[in-house]
Amino acid sequence: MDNSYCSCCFNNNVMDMNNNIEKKWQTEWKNNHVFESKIDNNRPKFFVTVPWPYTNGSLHVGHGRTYTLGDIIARYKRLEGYNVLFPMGFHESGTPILAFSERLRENDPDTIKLYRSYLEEYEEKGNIDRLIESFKEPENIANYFADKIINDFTALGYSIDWTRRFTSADADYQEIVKWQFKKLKDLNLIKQGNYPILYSIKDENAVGEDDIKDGDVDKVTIEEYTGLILENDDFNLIAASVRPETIFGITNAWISNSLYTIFEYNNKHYAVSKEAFTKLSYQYNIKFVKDIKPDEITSRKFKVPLLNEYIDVYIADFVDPDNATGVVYSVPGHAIYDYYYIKKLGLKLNIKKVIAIDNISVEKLLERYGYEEKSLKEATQELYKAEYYNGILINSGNYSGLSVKDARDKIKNDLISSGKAIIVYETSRKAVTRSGSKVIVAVINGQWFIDYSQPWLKKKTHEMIDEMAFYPEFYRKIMADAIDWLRERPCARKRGIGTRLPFDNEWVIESLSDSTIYMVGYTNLKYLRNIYNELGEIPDEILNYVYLNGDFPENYKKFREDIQMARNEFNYWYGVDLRITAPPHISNHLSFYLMNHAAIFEKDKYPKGLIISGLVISNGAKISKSKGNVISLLKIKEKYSADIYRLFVAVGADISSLLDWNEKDLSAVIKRYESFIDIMNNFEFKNDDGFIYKWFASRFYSNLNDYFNLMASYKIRDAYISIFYNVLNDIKHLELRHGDVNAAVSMILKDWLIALSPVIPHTCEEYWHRYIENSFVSLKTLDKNIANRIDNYTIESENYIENLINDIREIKRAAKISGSGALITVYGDDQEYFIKNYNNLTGKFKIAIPDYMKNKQRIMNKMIDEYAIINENIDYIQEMTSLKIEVNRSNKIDKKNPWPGRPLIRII
RNA sequence: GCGGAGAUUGCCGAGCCAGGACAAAGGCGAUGGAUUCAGGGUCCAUUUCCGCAGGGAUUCGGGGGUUCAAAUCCCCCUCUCCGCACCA
Repeated sequence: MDNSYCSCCFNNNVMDMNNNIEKKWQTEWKNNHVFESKIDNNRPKFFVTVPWPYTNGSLHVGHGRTYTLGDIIARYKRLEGYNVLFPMGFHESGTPILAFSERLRENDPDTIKLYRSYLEEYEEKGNIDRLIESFKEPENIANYFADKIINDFTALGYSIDWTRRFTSADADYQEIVKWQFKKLKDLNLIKQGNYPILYSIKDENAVGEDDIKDGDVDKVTIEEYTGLILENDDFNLIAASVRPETIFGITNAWISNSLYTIFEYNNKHYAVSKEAFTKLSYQYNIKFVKDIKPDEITSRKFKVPLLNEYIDVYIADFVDPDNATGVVYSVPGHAIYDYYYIKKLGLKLNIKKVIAIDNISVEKLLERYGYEEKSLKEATQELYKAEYYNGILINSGNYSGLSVKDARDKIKNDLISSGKAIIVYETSRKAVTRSGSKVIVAVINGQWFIDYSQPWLKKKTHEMIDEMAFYPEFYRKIMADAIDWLRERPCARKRGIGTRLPFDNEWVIESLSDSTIYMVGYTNLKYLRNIYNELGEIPDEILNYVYLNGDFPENYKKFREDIQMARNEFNYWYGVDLRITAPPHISNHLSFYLMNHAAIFEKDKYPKGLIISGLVISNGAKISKSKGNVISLLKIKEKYSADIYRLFVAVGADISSLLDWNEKDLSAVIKRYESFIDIMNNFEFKNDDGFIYKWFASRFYSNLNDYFNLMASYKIRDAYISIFYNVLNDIKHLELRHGDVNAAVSMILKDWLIALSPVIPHTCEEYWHRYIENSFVSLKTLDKNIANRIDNYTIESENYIENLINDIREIKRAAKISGSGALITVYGDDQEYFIKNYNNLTGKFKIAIPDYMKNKQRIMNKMIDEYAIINENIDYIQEMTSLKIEVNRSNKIDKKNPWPGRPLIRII
């Protein structure tokens, strides 16, 4: 708590300076068009994308991580000499913006509060009401926040080429989406069918997880029941079950003591509970006939299909009329409830066994759990599970001998195809929307799907995945599994912002499906736009030519220049070399992204790499409004500056792991950054040489080498620990050695600023201009050929000195003595001879073998001139140990010897 | 249930894929010291235990195995986290 004090001090000084500096360079970059990418055939290209943000509100720390990683990588790739394209656009498709706008129109207090909180960060108090009023028009929300996000991204120093910006609501972009869907249809990947969804009768709308009360903590899913038709000449009864394989064990049926409804379906009459009728009317085209009392059912007998026997119906209070059809059939041989109630009601029924399984049965379970109502549920679960995994059907006609698993699907399908059963959908639990209206399952007729189940498409996508790069690697398998798991996916809905299906105007393409290949637009939409503006469409012939190397569209040759540019830009930049996203996208966006590319494009346009970064939490908790730990990007850059945020994102956690945004870790990063600023502000060019400068330069290039190697696999954190933290530590060490910091930094400043610039670009740009030259460090490249600048002999020598000092200290501590001096004996000719001729030693040398073996682990294999090195650094050793140091060379081999890297030390 | 990730020394968190110099990086915290210093700054040292000579003992969720050698490889167990669809 108290150290908030110190970050305040920091805020006042460095922070203000930083904000000015940052704005200055952002303006310079923009005015000089530094990050606007152009085709350059002399350089390899690198196309990096992050998902376009959804514009229904402002972004927070969590969102910022992915974008910041994208920018760091874009900048690093420039530094490596690539021609980089790092674009951005905005997502406006789908229902949320529409829904928020609607709620504002209804003056919903929560929504008003939410938007007020967004706006308070950006606007003067006086403007807020006016803006909220304007948000009643959905596009005003989208436009407002798109602008704010551009500002935020600019303020964080992102090197985005904004000239290529577009949104998913732009009419010209939507021409590409339409073209894409026509392609998918040509490939037979578009289908139509019935589809169950969660639905609110009162709202007359589909409901998502977010709309359901406690939907995030207790998920609601759609359950599929088999509605078995029990026949009677007056009317049929529909009994719902999740275990159709037990049909041969039916002895009776149960209903509740409540109202039932008779309806007409395909000219026949059926009865279900009154509640069930309402729900079924959203699943089937049925007509109300009349309500009846339960005794109209219990007074009749009904015939069970397949079994071909007539059964009685009884009233039981465990039957819930508001679950499925409100009618259940009874299999006392294999259902705990049924058995219990038959005994309880004293019914004389012939209990049949139709599943063979060892060591478990209804009777045994009831004995174990006790004949009590409260334990029935638990016993049921145990029984169902055991029978499902281990049961074999018996006494079940043609189905005898099948496993329960197999029989379930087979009997269900046979019943449905012969008209003896229908599918009945029900929610997995009773659920209501946030506004309190009941959630049921409705079946949408004529729903459009993309069929991702096609084997040829899965195969192609798997081949793509095999070729791609994944960071971290383990996501390759997760991605492949997600592809296998994908089936038909609804791709359109009746409302929301987006593109209309080109072959069915009633439907709007669903928001994730319209954004699977949108990155193509970054390469060339600005040229296609010219065509759209004139024609009001972008004809397929043009897009086929541009994206699929089709024939030149002679009909449109007056647009030859734009068409040619669009095609060149696409062929030069596409495919996406690296896409950076987060884990929640794997089973949806990323799967569609890969599969749509596999379906439509040639291999050389496939995605080439994927980074999946970890989540961001804030102060140890998931970021959410309710926890009050949402920190907007705007606030971050105001409070900490862009470079500090970027540095924290880079070094705060490994790319794949959880990043916790918290004051403590942050202040550690700030401390290091401040010491860098300190060095830089006090810098002036100086010349000096000597051992420690040689060491420092070697260490720097060794760190730089590590940086290159680590960045090659996007280990950004480790790379910056090398080039930032390690170098700062070396500078501290150099000070301890009484080296001149400025002289040392003079040797490496240019390369250091370039290497740091991807993470702290503003800071680097500032010092680059101040000390180096008037050009943009953001566009400089670094030479990787630095092996000759690393002098390992010097590095090892310094290590040797440090080890020596540590040994002397340890001896002093362990021996609890404090002499005034130390005599150091380093290895001599005899020891050197010993090591070189270890395999055929003779005479006097044999005496040293035990000593050599004992110390072997710490003997350096490379020999350095220890005598000279100690003498060269003797002042430092004396200072660090507070001992007067004397050195000599060993002149004989003995029982106890100094060895390379392991001198003898005697405190005197 | 299915699939995935993980459990490391006070805390956070590297290392594990390619076994050996690992008592195990780094940060935070703690302790001692330095700094013409009055204790929120900076620097140095220590931070599993034992040790009057640079050493030894015991550790990396639990158990077993492979190996000259295991935090690292194999098997079993326990526990934690994440995803499972129409929602951007």
